[in-house]
Amino acid sequence: MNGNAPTLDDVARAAGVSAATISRCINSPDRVAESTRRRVQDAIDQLGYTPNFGGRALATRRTNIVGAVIPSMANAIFAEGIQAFQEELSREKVTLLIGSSNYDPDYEFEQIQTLISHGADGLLLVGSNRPERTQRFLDARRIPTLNVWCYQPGSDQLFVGFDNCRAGADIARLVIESGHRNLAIVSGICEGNDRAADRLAGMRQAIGAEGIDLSQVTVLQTKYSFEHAARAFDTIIAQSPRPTAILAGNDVLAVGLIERARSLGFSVPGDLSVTGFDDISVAQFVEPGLTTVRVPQVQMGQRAAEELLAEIRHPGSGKSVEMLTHIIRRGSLGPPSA
Amino acid sequence: MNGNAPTLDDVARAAGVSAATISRCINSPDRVAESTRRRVQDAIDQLGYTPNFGGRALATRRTNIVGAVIPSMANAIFAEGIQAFQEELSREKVTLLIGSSNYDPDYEFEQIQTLISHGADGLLLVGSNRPERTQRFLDARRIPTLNVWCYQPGSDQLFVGFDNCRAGADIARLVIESGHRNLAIVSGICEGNDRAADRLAGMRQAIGAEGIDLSQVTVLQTKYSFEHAARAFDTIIAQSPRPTAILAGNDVLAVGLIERARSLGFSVPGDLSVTGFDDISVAQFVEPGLTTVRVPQVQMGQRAAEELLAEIRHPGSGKSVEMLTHIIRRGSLGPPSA
DNA sequence: GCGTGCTTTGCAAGCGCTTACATTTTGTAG
DNA sequence: CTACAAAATGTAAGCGCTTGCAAAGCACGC
Repeated sequence: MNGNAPTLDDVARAAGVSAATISRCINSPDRVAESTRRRVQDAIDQLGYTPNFGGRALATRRTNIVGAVIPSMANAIFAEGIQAFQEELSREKVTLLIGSSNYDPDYEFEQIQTLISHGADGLLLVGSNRPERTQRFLDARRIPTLNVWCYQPGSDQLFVGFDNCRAGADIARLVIESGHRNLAIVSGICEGNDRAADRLAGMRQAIGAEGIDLSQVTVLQTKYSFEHAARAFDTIIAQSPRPTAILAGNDVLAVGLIERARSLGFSVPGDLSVTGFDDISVAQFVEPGLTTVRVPQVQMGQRAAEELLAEIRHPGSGKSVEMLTHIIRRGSLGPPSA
Repeated sequence: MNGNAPTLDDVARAAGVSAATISRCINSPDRVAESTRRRVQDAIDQLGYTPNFGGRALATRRTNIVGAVIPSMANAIFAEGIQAFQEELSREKVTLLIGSSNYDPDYEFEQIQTLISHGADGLLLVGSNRPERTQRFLDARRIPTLNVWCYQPGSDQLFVGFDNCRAGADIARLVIESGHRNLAIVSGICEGNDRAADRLAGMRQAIGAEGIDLSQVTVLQTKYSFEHAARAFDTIIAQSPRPTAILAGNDVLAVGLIERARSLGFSVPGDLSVTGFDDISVAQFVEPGLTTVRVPQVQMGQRAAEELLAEIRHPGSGKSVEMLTHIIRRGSLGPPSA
């Protein structure tokens, strides 16, 4: 804030009217006489006046801010969706405040509090399983909240997302149909991350249903980074029997696996198939292209903005939306090696 | 904002003290007796109280918000730096408001206005050459502003960045020293982007200084995406004589070039060397590893936070800082093919 | 001229918070 | 026990804005 910023009163004095009139000029111009309005506008331009946000927020009890807490900004997974979300909001003159939680529930709670205390009219959150404490806080405040990246039918919360479990099952089934029986899974860390947990659950479910002994399927949980994926690869490749396909819980991991495989001299998919999840942009440019689950990020971001705004303006009017994912087949998945 | 959010007065009533005491508990706990403080804290927890931002902003004439406008959220280039910036800020209880300009100066101006009208105490901007109009607005408002990703000694503005021109020259020189005389450059779009322009200028300068005929060096400007890079590659590879090395203006372009080269059957660096700029995380995981210029993003973000906060709290006390880049040599640069 | 029903404007009371100043409580030395 | 300083707390005046209500201005028809 700025010490010498002109205030409503300054403008009022300059225009020779009362502060109330200025306020009306700005917020409901048609309730002010044409001539006055022009005079006021001149004064505003003259002084370079901009309404003070705090004062306005205090008086109207609305901020036109919505907050979003995403797990991470450091990888590309959420970037596109958030970008779309923001574009949609700014069309409605609503500002987006972004926090990132680093996949830590405590930190998420902190970010939520910050956002709320900054007056966010509504909140976009990723995933849905939060600690009791967080949920209580949200409920108590009755802040319109919308969850993305997952979908729970029949919940009283608002979702714009998809069924991670089903999508996980879909891709696992595809891998098995390609002939693989000897699998490994490299998942994100499931604790506090329902998307990762659901994907994993879906994969295991499908694998079991196809008659493969789940106890023979190595599952590694690791952080979302190329480095961690590379390390996971090293663990898996040392096993015997060596898996013929690795299912990754997301594309960052999958790309990390592929790059590591290739730099160790393995051929993908010749020696080993790899699948991902999310379809981030690098997925189609890595060699070989990554077979993965396409998540309609942009659409999800846009739709989330619409529904969240609806819920803010008319509580109860926001609707949950289930998005559909589909599998993108690229070169990284092939038949198992003999 | 929310109708039923508890206020200071609610807490005061619940704790049986005055509102002023609650305020002190929050803002200067050591001025309140231990026993009272505990009672107050209980009441706060009980009611789930969070200070109202508007009221606080109004009373202190400070928002504890800083704004940042970055060119894009859609690629990883700014993610790490911004993440570090935010972490540093949140340590100081300052909130970050992020806008993205999509590399468009008009849109940048709009975002800046939004940020200011939301009360940002200070601004982080990328690069330094803005339209007259934007600069005038900033000057008039006397908003503390800090520019990152570039460095201009002797300017009266604040910079925490590095010399793109010199870094561009460094990497060009390295490529030439590796034996290449037949070069192409794939740059970002320079208009309105001083970083891209400086990098390009530095490269050209070094190339000229090494006695290579600049008119023989193809320069393509293109958007930052794998797709655009792939298209640029197609153009370049069709030329005769075919360049033995391509200098990319950033890593996204470089990775796009490499992937395209390989998927067309070219060997890197066997047939063709490629260099990047930025050292984003994928640079070390692509095959072959990307020779690139390491930009100390995290450090830059942290330092920017420090200096910007200093400038906000005590105008005039923020200092410009020049960061140093250095070249990371990986496999993508080799000697030219015979 | 005067009442009638408009439209246009001003008045003043907050919105929730901080903080200078006033007041009360507590602690300590004489 | 008193006197006095220091610590803890309360009082109240805004910060810049919106908005319900009241007052003023106006056009009109009688």
